[in-house]
Amino acid sequence: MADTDTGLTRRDREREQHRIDILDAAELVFVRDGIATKIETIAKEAEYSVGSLYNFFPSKDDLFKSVLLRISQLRIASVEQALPELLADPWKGLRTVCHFWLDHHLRHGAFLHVAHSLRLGPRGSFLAPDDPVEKQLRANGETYRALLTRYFTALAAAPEARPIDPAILFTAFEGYIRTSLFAFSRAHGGADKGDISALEENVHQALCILFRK
Amino acid sequence: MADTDTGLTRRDREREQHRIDILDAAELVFVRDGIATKIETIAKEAEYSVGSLYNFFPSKDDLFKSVLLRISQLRIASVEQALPELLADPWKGLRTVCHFWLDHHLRHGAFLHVAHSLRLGPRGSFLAPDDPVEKQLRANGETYRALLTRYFTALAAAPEARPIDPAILFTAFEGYIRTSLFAFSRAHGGADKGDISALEENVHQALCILFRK
DNA sequence: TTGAATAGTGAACCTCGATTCAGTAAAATG
DNA sequence: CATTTTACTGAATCGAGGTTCACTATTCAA
Repeated sequence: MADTDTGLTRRDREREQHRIDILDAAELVFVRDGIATKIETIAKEAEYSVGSLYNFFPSKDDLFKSVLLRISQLRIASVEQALPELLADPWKGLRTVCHFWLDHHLRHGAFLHVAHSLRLGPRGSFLAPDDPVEKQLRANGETYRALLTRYFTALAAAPEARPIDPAILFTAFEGYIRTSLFAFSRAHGGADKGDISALEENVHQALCILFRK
Repeated sequence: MADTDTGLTRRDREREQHRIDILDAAELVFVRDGIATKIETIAKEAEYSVGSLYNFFPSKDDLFKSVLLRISQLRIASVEQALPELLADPWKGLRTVCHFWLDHHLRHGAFLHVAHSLRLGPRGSFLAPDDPVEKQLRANGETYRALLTRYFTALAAAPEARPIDPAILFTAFEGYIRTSLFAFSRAHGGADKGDISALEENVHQALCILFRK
């Protein structure tokens, strides 16, 4: 019957795991093959049948949105977890923030890019402003922004840093790192490892130059 | 027969105009409805029949690429034209550069966004690395970068500015303006006019703070 | 003016891929 | 073990939209 710890049966837990497997496979395939990929491809990657996917997600669109939502939640979780350390020594934290950002985008960046343009693109067709998922994404975006604003407020007050409006710091940070990553990923195919840590180093260096007194 | 001035017959010139009309319509519709729009919609917007479009462009993909190419050429042309003035007074030119960038993206931004994700997205399917259009786009990108690098080199040497590596200035500029525009376009629907000039003002202000001694 | 040649038209065709659903297997229940 | 309930499967269905092409209209050359 019911598991007294969680209120979930074994089946429920298995089902939850299946759901996660499918989300993993979907993200991987969406990144690899783009949004136009077939449901069949995702099913194959997840080692399920096409029909099974439809037991978990009512449509391809819905699956896509679920992937998107999960990513935005992961991002918040990782920032939340690191925040105390960042606030303790903001200037030193700049490197950590760079690292987190790049790491997150290494994992999910290509997917976010696809999603990003979809949200702007076809007016109304996908993720209309009143879509619950869109609302949740916005809310998550706000939360993320609020967390990072706390960090950048602390940074602006750090003795090593120029006392610049935190909003400007935030925008400059996000813009710089995004643009660097983009240039990087165009140059290399989808390199990992050392190249990335070199990129991290470069970005950190540049931000130090821009933000230091 | 042949027009002695241009070597083109009247027909040729009409045909060229039709081509432009179609490109205009296509860009408008791609921006409004996204890449997934029907050829029929573009044809209707251009006030041609579907079949006619196929007399000018062999496929929808090709039409899309042609729009992309035209935009990248327009961008280069406008920067080339403004460069002497920018070099004459780099610090003052910062505002001009902001203006040009925002203006260009107001006109073509939504389209570029769609295109952007396509170039990253479906590996190999659309705009493979050896596609001639992709090559041309890269070449244009290089040209654009070279032109702006000349400007930012001059800026770094301006008496008002901090003497920062021009590459960093460039990345910071592009990143900042891009991120601002993105936040802006999410907040407003697709506003024009005064809002944009306020945005321009903000961006210019922020860049002055970051770049000034 | 008349017979090519070229340009324009849009309904019909054809492919592709999301979704469905009838059938099968596995698990829970008694 | 028999029965019911739930999960899984993948071939068949169905709609959407890119592309074609037989036909009409227009322009050109003689």
